[in-house]
Amino acid sequence: MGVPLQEAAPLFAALGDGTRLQLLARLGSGGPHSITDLSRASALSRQAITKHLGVLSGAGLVRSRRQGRECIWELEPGRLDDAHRYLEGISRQWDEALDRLRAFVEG
Amino acid sequence: MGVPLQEAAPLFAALGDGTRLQLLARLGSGGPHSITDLSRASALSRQAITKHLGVLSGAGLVRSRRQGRECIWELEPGRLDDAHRYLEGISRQWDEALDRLRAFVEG
DNA sequence: TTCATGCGCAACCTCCTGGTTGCACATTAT
DNA sequence: ATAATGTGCAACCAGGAGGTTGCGCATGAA
Repeated sequence: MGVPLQEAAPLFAALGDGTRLQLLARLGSGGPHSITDLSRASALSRQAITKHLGVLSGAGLVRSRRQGRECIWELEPGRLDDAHRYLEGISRQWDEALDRLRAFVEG
Repeated sequence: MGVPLQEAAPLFAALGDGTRLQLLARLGSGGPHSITDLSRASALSRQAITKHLGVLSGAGLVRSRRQGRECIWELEPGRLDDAHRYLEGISRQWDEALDRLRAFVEG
């Protein structure tokens, strides 16, 4: 099946922060950005943004490349599909459980 | 559109814990369970399970009803769809960004 | 060369999270 | 009536998360 628990938990944990979701949304809609660029739009310090990007990177949601003295970050879109699939897994289990219950009740 | 940031962050945060994902999986595949029932399968104390269920409930992922002296918990499946939709939102943004980039590069 | 910019590392602080234990209360079983 | 079971509430604790500041180092601009 799709994504095991040990992998899914830190993935969702990385998604479970407003600042990080904003970063993902920004990288998703606006394309790649440098750290300073991202922090200028965020009221937080550059270091805070760096830490958040580190968390997202650790979860495989984002990737960086060095370009001159800048560090450019962009989405790693495949990981979102993993989270996607995991949710589908639970939803499907739930639907099956409802079906079994219905079958049992209706005899 | 779908799910705003302020709502999605705590939702994913609730999903970002292995114990809670196990609880969801258990409730999804095995149907409703009482707290003691859930904690017997989990090596953690009953109170820990109670707290986790509280977090899941706060995120709208799960619901409880009192039945005699027991407290029965079950999935609230609609919320999973919310998380689902949010991920789709970011993925779609990303795909659109890629399309724009492709269009730009190919002139 | 000299200055400014972008970044990384490390220390530090505060608050929240995950976990425990102990006790009290309601409900069922004997 | 008494005992056992299932919960809830509160206090408490250790560790991690999110944030800041300060400093040093590379890289690009004047």
